[in-house]
Amino acid sequence: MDDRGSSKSVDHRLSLKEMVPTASREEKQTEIIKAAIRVFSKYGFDGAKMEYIAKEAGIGKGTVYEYFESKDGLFEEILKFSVEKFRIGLKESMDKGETIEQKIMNCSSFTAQFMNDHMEFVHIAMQVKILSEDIRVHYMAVQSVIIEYYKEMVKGAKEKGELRSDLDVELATCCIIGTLDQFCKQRVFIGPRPTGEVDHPAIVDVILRGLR
Amino acid sequence: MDDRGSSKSVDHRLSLKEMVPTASREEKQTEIIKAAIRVFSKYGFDGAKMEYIAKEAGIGKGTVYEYFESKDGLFEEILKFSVEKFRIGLKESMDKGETIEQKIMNCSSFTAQFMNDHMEFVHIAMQVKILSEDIRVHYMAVQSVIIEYYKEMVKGAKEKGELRSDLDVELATCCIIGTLDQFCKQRVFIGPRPTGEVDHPAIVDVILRGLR
DNA sequence: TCTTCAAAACCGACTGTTCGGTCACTTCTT
DNA sequence: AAGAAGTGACCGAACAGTCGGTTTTGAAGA
Repeated sequence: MDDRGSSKSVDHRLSLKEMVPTASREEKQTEIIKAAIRVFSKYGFDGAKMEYIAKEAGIGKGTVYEYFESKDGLFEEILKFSVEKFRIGLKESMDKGETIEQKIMNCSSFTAQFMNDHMEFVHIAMQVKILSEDIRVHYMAVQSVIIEYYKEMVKGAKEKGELRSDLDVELATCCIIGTLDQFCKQRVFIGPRPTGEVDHPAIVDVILRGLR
Repeated sequence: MDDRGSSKSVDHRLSLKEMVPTASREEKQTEIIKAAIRVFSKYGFDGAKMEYIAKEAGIGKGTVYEYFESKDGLFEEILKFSVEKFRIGLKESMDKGETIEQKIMNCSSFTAQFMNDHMEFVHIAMQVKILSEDIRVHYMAVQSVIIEYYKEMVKGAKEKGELRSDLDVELATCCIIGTLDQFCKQRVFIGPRPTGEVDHPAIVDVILRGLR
């Protein structure tokens, strides 16, 4: 594999093979996580062999176990990693906007982008039965938090008079999340497309004005 | 595979058990399917051992193989079974209503009931990666058909003037399906409840009037 | 700068276990 | 009695996780 014939006199730290600047432990862990996300997404939880994950990360199988307890542990780590990334990104999207239109539009963009990148994994993650009680609780808690964000957003908009006062907050939340998710699903279903094409204002319009 | 070369005195063609799907045979098959749905729902595809399925159906493991080719085959059969049940039920729900309100409301009721009964299995079925190309194509085709039903419904309502004429049919469909699904998800998330509690008219109202 | 060397990182062949699927045998049905 | 239906012990492929051996690293000493 590596035919480093001229091993003499070369400063090893800068030489060929070491293209990556001596990955720190944390960097490597992240590297494995990213590789594992790709493999889990492609093969599903049970179909993803540790061997594949190792190969995808460009390391040996044993090495994966230097960084993660077990396959379950790795998966749980990834789940936390992804869910947290989504939560933070979504929160930012909401906070960035001024009006409710802007807020929902930002959510729409962010969700579309995230789903585009992680759809398969999201699907797999939804199979919560396979996970330990612990991680399931954590996962559901974050889900709750996200729903709560939306509820807060809707409540705020109601108070500002941007939304009608008789609106059921829970249902409104379902409508927003559901519409955004479903839109992403139908797009992924056809096959991922560049996010630029999406007409987010139109989506927001349907949500706000309704169908009638 | 077939050792018909022996040409013994017995006429095999009349003694093959697969030839006649007797009533009891079909009943038993359905029985196994129902048991398998419960087991798949509880353990996920890979977690569901054939042994469990057999036990759940009250038969021996070998007997399952009298009725189904393989685990994959059984799963595919179930998927077809369930998806078809959903498609037909949804179509009926739509056709039963007169106005668009009624139609959407029927869809809402039906979807809620179905999800309540089959949620876990639906989740598992969404992990389409694990399936053969064949069955995945079939599954996606039916999904498309369902989306098409909704589109037709929306188009019809637009023509009748029940929905605004500038409405994007695709987006409207996303909004309806997404909202209904999300609502079910959030309910399942909390834990299944009797379907009676659901305020379907309120859901329809949010979809039609929008949030503003 | 070069050498040394112990610890850390890495590796993949191996092990033990877990099921999907089979088949020789038993039980039921006609 | 004959054959159909049913059974579960058994087989082997697949794979998570281990472990003994190898390579890399970097600090200390020359």
